[in-house]
Amino acid sequence: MARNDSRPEGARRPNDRDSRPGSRSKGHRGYRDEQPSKGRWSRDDRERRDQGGRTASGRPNWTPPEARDRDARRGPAFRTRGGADGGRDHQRDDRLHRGERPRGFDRARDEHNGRGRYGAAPARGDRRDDRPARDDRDRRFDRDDRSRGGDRRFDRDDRGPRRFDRDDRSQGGDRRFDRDDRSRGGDRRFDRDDRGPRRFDRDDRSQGGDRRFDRDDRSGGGDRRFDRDDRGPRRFDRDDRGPRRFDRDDRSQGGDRRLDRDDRSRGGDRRSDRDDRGPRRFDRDDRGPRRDDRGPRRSDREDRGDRRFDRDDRPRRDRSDERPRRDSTYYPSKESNPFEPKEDVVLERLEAQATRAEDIEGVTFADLGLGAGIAGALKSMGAERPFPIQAATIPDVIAGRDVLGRGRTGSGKSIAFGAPIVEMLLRGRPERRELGRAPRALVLAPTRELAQQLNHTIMGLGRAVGIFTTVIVGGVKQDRQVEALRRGVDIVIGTPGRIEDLVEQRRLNLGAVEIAVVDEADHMCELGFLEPVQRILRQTKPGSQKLLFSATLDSEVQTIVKEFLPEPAVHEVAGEEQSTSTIDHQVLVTDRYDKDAVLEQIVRNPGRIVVFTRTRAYAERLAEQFDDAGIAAVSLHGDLTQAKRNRSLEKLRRGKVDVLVATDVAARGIHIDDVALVVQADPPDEYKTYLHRAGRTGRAGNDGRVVTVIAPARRKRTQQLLDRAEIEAPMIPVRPGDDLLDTLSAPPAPAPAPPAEATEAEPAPAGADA
DNA sequence: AAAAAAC
Repeated sequence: MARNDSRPEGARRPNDRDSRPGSRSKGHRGYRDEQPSKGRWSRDDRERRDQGGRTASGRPNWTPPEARDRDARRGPAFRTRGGADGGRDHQRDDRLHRGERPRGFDRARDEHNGRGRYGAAPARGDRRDDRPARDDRDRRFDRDDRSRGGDRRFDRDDRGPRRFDRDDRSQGGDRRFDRDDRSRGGDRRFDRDDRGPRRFDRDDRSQGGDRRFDRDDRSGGGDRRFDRDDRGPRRFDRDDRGPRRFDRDDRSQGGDRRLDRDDRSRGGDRRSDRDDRGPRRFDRDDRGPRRDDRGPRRSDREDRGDRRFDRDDRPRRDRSDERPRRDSTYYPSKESNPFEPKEDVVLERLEAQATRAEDIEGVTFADLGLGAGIAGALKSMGAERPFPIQAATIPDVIAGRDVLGRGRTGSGKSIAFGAPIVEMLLRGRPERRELGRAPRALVLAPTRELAQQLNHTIMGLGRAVGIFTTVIVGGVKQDRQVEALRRGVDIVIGTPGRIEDLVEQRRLNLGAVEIAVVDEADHMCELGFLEPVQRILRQTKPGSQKLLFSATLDSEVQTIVKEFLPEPAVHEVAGEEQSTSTIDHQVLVTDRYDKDAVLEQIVRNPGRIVVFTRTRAYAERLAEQFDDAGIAAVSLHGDLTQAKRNRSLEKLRRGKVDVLVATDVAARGIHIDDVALVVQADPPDEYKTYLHRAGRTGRAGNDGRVVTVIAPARRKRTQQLLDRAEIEAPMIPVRPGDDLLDTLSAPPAPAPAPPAEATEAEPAPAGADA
């Protein structure tokens, strides 16, 4: 439908809605009893708002929405009909934004349109004539049903009322009941705890004390340090890797995968051996046999073959029984039990070359191969010296290698790939920048906000040297994006949906992409994302360089690696384990009926606070509750318009509010300065999600705290989750009014250092934040 | 059952 956006503006002035034939009766679908936005925004305003309301200089170029909101908030216009609370909800400015869609709208639409029909979608303006009869009928139906005018554009304007329906939903008392109902579901979840398979599996996996035991073991290893020191100078020296093969052979004789992992965690020495070995291997198990299969190999490449992601032939770690693999299934499997949640499994960790902070002492960006222009831009962004992950990956990226990079949250991954791709484009830049040139680099991100943030970072680097970027995401009109592409950009940064859309429309050509980055790569390889990502990567230039980054990079990315990264370098940073984290974790156990009161007390703490919920509705409800209680709060989730999403984030970043209540849309990658406290109103299902949510605080070595509020029934499950994440957090019973809840945003001055354990160098868990 | 991702 975005195609229609290219129509003359006059045809769709939103205010024309008034004159459109539509029902005026209450209760009718087309009914609106108030027109809050009408006239409030000129078309220009609206467009600017779509851009986040900023000029190229990053300064707001229109009246900040919060100013308008403040006024509008009091106006009767913001009251909707019905609702047990008499419209009180709509004191919150975000309630009534035109264009917000009811939940399920997307899904219904997708089903109707059949996302799989993608390729068949009429690409260019001739849709009406060329459509097959059935589509024609569908469209007519749409029209009749929704906007007699036949102008699809009106359909969209029509969305407003539907959105109000949604508000109705959320405002009424019954709504509340609904929600309570839902939160009561916690019990149900708990029941699930007892599901046989999972339990077994978990017990099996962690064997209870085994891990712990290993850890103790580990802490005894002073030799580790010794080893590492020994290793230092070799850091950039890949040729050194050969000899280390011995260690590996040694290890592989053990053949015990499971132990391998624990092994790893046990021995610092082992670890360092591996560090030298080079980035390449994912799978040690089939190393032996594979080598034979492989036939003749360059000897210095001996370890290369190990770079396999195959886990299938591994008898032990193979989890394919436990978690069905649906690599090639487009739609979520319906035949497998839909109620069976994906199991939270600790996947194989990828072998990586670890870089230590000591290794890079004195190293500058220039040393890593970046030109003066980029180094200067980095400096002006506050990055004087490379962080370890940057020092680790930048040389390999510039060397043209495929790279997998794992660096914990807030460790500087964006620059770790952003800076070298700008450098690469600069080096291979043709004499002239042609109008409409196809982009030569692509960055994929899982959320629009993250894509925008990455664009901001990379644009800052590129601008210094004449490399241009653009962000390609959904939720906003495509005009501007298309225009940018038409003018020609060097780097495209975006989310899969819109990118595919524009490719389909032939407005984006990925054929010239020489470097493609997948940020949050493990997440991007999950069910709904994998296939689009694959399709997109397949369109890049054959043999193009691929970079995968994530704080929790694990073998979930194996499918992508197999197809696109034949000989990747794998990098991580040594010493990035939970015990060296600057984040303090607590679990607060409270009666489920006290939860909201406890949460409200928590968010009264000073400083920026990000609250995570499992559902959009709960995020919305909590934000509303906080706001009603006099704590300025905004929400961020997929039920909001993109404009609203941007605004919420911007409000937090600019300090207009201190509390953001978000779904996991904000869990990964989003950077907000100085988040004092992360609150998990619902515990996450996956340990990786825990790590990413937690990573919104404690960035770049700052202190941070995470509190997870759970009902007593969730204790066990939560403990298991923490175990997988290798996080130690006390479980503290709390009730509303407890003093403890008032002092959460100030972590104890001396970093919470449990004497013995905190000093143990705990290797990162598989795929964990290290 | 949820979240994200195109119009």
